[in-house]
Amino acid sequence: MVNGFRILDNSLPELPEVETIRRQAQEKITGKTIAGIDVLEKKSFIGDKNAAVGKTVSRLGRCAKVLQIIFKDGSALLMHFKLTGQLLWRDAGASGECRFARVVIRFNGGSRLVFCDARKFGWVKAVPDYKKECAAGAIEPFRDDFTQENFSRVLKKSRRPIKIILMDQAVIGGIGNIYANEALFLARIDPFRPANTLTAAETKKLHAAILNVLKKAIACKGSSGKDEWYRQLNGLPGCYQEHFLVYQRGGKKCFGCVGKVTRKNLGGRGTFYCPVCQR
DNA sequence: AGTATCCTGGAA
DNA sequence: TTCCAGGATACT
Repeated sequence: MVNGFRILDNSLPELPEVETIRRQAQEKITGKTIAGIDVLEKKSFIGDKNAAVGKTVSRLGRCAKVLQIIFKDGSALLMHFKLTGQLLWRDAGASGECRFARVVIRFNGGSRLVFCDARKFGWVKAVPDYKKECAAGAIEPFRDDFTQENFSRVLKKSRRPIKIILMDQAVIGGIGNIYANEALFLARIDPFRPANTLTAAETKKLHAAILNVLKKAIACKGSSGKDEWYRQLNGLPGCYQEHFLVYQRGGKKCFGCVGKVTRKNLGGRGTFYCPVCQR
């Protein structure tokens, strides 16, 4: 235990973290040309790295938790950070990569992006068309399709626990364990409730809570818990962990009532909620 | 719908 | 030295 946190509760790059990296990387590499890609860990790179060499970066995109480095011809390098992935910037001449460097993307002039990943679950992937790589069918916060109507519709279709639905990337893109827990607390909804039992008022409240918590986390440049791996492009942590209401607060007092935050397992994931005020 | 799998740092 | 956590995927 460190300051009451179980060290093993990793927080992971979700929509706000990937969005932060996207914005920061876009500032650095728009207009730059790829000089070469060094694959230090074979498992971490999918596709033909040479396809990206010589290409010029048009912009950076994001689909759910996948970062897209998009070239002028529509081809792209995609990245998924999974549990322990990081993307770090190195100016020309800066020495040292990072402890778990797996892929180094070098740009003309000598600067580079270093993809680091202790657990090797994440990946960098070269694709011919970035548009084809974004999962079709899932709605996503901050996109036009994330309406209350669509949100309500997908919840009504399933009896699975609401938290499982929030984290199911085939249904809703970008939400992981941190923000599912936090949004459900803000909406005062029990994570174990079957999704199709939410009332219209609860659905509306949860829809707003999701957008609210994601917006605040982006403003904080993401969440970096005591134990965890997410870092901004410059290596610094985000600050949203300072605002966690239930996540990693098992055993502590609920901020909303006299109850205590409980930790239970749901779908193999640590689930934090207050059984007193989340119904 | 539930469970094994990948992988490894660090808590126990 | 052992064992756990976790996103996404592949199975059963």
